[in-house]
Amino acid sequence: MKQLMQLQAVLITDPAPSIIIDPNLAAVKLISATSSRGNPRHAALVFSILSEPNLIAWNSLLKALTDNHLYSLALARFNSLLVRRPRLNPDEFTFTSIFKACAALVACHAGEASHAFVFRQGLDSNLCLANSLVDMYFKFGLPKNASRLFDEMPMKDVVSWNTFISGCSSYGDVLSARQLFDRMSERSLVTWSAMIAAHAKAGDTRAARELFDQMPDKNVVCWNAMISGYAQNERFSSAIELFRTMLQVSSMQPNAATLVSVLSACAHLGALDLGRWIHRYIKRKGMELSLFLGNALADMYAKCGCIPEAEGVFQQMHDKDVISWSIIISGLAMFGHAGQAMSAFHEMLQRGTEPNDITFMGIISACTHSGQVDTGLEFFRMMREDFMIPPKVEHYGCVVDMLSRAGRLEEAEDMVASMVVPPNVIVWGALLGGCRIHADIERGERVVRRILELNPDHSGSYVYLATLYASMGRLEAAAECRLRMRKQRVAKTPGCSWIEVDHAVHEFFMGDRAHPRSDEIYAMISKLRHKMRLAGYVPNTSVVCQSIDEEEKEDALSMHSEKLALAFGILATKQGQTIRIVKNLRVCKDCHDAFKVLSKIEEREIILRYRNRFHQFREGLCSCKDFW
DNA sequence: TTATCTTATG
Repeated sequence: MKQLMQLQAVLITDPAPSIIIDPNLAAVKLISATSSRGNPRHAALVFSILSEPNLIAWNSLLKALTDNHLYSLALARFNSLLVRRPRLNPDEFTFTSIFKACAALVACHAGEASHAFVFRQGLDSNLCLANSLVDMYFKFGLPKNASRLFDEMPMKDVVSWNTFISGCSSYGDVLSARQLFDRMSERSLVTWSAMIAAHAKAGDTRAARELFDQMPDKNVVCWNAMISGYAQNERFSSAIELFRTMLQVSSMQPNAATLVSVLSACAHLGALDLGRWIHRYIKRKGMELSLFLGNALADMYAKCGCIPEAEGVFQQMHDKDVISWSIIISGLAMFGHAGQAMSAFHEMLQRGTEPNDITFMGIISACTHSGQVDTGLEFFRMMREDFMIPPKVEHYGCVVDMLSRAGRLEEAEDMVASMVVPPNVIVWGALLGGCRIHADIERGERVVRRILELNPDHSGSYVYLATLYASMGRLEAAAECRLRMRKQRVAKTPGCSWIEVDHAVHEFFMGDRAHPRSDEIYAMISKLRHKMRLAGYVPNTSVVCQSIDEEEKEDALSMHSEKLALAFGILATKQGQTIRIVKNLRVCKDCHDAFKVLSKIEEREIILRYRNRFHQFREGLCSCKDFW
């Protein structure tokens, strides 16, 4: 009775209900209408009311389920069609949905069985079905089978070419994709987008951009392919720049996929102003906070150090997955809010979301950043034994880092020795970092040898070792280490900082004079240094490794990229405004101390992020409580 | 009917 009433309710919204007499026909119309409104459960309900569904009704049900990503349900229903209605012979429409579902689930057995069925019935001459089959075999990870089917097709259309291009690209074979692309006489927008994405996926943004600029027409997907191509290849400023062109020059409307890529670029660069602008745009356009968009927005806020805003977005999302929770947990972890990260973790478990390896990465790093070593070890045990998640080398890196910082170097070294996966440079580096903090030179040298065995070009370990020697006052050893580094032409990753002012991202390298306001910036640095000295601050010069006199050391320190960014921030923003800086490398002790003092002298809140760690400086103190 | 673009850790 209830079901009939619901059916009736939907019937009333139909524009011409009186014409429909055949229940199957009525059901088909209803199923496709409810499905396109994103309500597949309702479509299934309508179907269940039919006493004798015909093949068309079955097909529209299967299509409704696959269009709404309910692939396993679709396959289950298909099975019941075969078992319960042997007289209804599935046709090309049925298999279009089934191949799509099999491709999405990588259900190889079901896919191959269906392929055999289609072959016996002679349905494989149907162009659409053949195209779907090629796509399915690519998604199964069987490019040879896909290529063979493709070659054997008697007829091909532009969709066949497009399928082949994107299939090759997903398999990393750009060459074959490009050869086909160059031979094609007729190209659709999809062809161009697929080829741009193929180049971008292979890391060749230049080739991708060349095609993008050559295109006769562009739709939103082409723009997305190019913008996400930049974002995925860490060309974040280029992604943002192209997004601006999209809005201002071409007046193309971005969609959710565009905004997800741009938000990811904002998150990496700490471009909070643009991120906030996108949030307002989403609200103004009344866009739904889907999983993708909500996650990207929450992540942007978390990575820009705005935890309350990230949590606000998280609360508004009606669908939350393990990624959403992981974003919040690692966001809290980056600020060292271990207690809150743990309550979020427990709430996640209570709501029935299963944590994955990345979630555990977040919760363990929360323990690392707050120095809760034993709790961290307990989470590490829980991950392996209670959730059966095999630890990755990253987890070991995190745990070894935690033990080493706390001075439990013996345990840390034992942990490295007991690893099931071979330790990498990051794991050894974590141990080395601990040796430096706790001045364990003997162990440090042993670790450095292991690192250089593993990777003789590893610049980081030379830098670490040099710093280790320097902090012990062994300046000759440090200098020798530097020399060896130079001899072997080991390039040190240049320190780089970003700051966003008035919607533009400014980039600074160590000792950089490229910025148009460079003179003012250096003048500001001397002014700040003077003020700091008046406040009784003594620079910490032990971190500078070269054997140079104290005055020069002080100059080298004052030119660290984060100090340049800070000086520019003080120059270019209003008094009292929060300054946000993102850095690619770890901050040195001197910059950390200087930022504390400057937050008090200049009465500014300063938020500094490097990699996955935040420092919030306020009134002479840092949120990390000097534990880092 | 089929094909192109999107998020989280190190």
